Amino acid sequence: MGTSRNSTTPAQRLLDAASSLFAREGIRAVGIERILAEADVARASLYQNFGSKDALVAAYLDSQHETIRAGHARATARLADTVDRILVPFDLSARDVKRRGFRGCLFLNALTEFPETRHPVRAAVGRHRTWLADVWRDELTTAGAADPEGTAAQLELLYDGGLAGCKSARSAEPVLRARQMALEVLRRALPQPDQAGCSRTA
Amino acid sequence: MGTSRNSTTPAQRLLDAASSLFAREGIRAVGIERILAEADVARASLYQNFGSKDALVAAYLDSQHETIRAGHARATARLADTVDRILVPFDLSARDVKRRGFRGCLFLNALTEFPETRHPVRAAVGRHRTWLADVWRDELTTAGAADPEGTAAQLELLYDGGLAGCKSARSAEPVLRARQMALEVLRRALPQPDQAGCSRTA
DNA sequence: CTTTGAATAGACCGACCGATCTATCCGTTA
DNA sequence: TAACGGATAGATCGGTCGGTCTATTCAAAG
Repeated sequence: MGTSRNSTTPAQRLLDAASSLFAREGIRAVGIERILAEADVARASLYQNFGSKDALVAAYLDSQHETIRAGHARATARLADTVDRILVPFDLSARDVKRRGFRGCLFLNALTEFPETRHPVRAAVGRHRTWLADVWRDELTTAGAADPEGTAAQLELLYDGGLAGCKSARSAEPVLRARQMALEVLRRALPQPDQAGCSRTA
Repeated sequence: MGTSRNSTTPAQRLLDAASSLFAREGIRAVGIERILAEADVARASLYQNFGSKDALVAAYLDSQHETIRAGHARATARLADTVDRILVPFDLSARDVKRRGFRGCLFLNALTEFPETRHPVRAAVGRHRTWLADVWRDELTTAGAADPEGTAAQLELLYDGGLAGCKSARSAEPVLRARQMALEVLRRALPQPDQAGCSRTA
C-alpha cells in the first residue's frame, strides 16, 4: 500500500497521494496523517515542501488543472472540426464519470468544502474555470460564432449541470445529455456550413 | 446572539440553528458546540432529540426540502400557464442566489461533504431531487409534452448548471441564463398554442 | 403532592486535527 | 573529507471533534 518510495520526490508523492485521497473522499475528510501514510513520506517533508494543508490543497487543485489541461490539449490536437473540438471536455468528462466513485467536479467540490472568499482554493478554482471558459470562447470566436462569450457561458452551464447530475445520479447519462444539448446550442451559434434551410425566428 | 429560548422547542431551535450554520459555512465545518450555542440548547438535548450529528444533518436536509416544497407550492398556486409554473424553481432560486453568501445547492453540497453511499444524507438528497424531477415531469405530462421524462431531465440539468455557476461566479447571471435556456427547451418540447411556423427538422 | 420525563449545565471521554520540534540519517557538492 | 540540505522517524503541542455521563431543575400529568 502507498506510493512507491523510489524514483519520485516526496513532494510528488505527496501530491499524488493527496490527489487520490482528496478526489475519492473529500478534502476535509482526509487528515494529514492519511496522506503521509499513503505517500510514505515524513511529516516534516509535507511542511517543508508545502507549508500547510491549505497550501497542499491549492497545489492539488493546480496539479489537477494541469493534468486536465494537458489531456485536453492532447485530445484536441488531432481534431479539426470546431464542434468536435468544443465537445472534448464533455467527452473527457464522460470517460471520468464512468469510473466508479465519481464524485462530481473536483473544483466545485473544493469550493463547497472551503467557502471562505479569500481562501487559496477559490483562486485555484477560478484559474481552472477561467481557462475552460477561455478555451470555449476562443474556439467560438475563431469559428465565427455570433456571440462567443454568451455561447461559452451556455456551454459552461451545460457542463456544470452534466457533472452535477452524474454526481447525484451515479450515472453517466447527465453528462451525455449535456453533450447533446451542447451540440444543439452549437448548431444555432455557429454559422451553418451551407445546408439550405427555413429561416429561423429568434 | 442565538435563537430565542422562549416559545420554541429545543428541537426546532436546533434545526433552525443548524440550518443557518450549515447553509452558511458547510456541514463538516460546523461543530456541535457552535450549533448548541447558536440554538441556546443543552448538549444532551441534541442527542435526546436527534441521536447524532448525522441524524441532525439528515433532519436539516429534510426540513429544507419541506421549506422549498412549500415555497414552490405557494408560488405555483397563483400561476395558470404551464411554462410559468415550470420556471418557478428557476425564479425562486434566482431570488436565493442574490442573497450574499450564496453557496450553491444545499443538497449537492451535502453530497459533496458526505460521499459515502449509504449515508443518510444521500437518501435525503435523493428525496429532494426526485421530488423536483417529478414536479417537472408531471407538469410536462399534463401539458402534453412529447417526452416528459427527457425534457424534465433537461430542466434538471439546466437547473443544476445554473446553481453551480452562481456558486462559483458569485453572481445571479448563470441561473438567469439557465432560465432562458429552459424557456428555449420548453418552446420545443411543448405543443405550440397555434402560431403558424415553418416545419422544424429534428 | 408526587411522579415523570424532558431540558438544563457542564465535566469528561477517546480520538483526531493541523502543526511544531528534536534528532538522526544520507547523498551531494565543495 | 567535511559541510550542508533535504528526508527521515517520532514525540509532542494545543485545540476541537462527536459523544457520553452525572446531577439538577422544572413543568405538566397523575
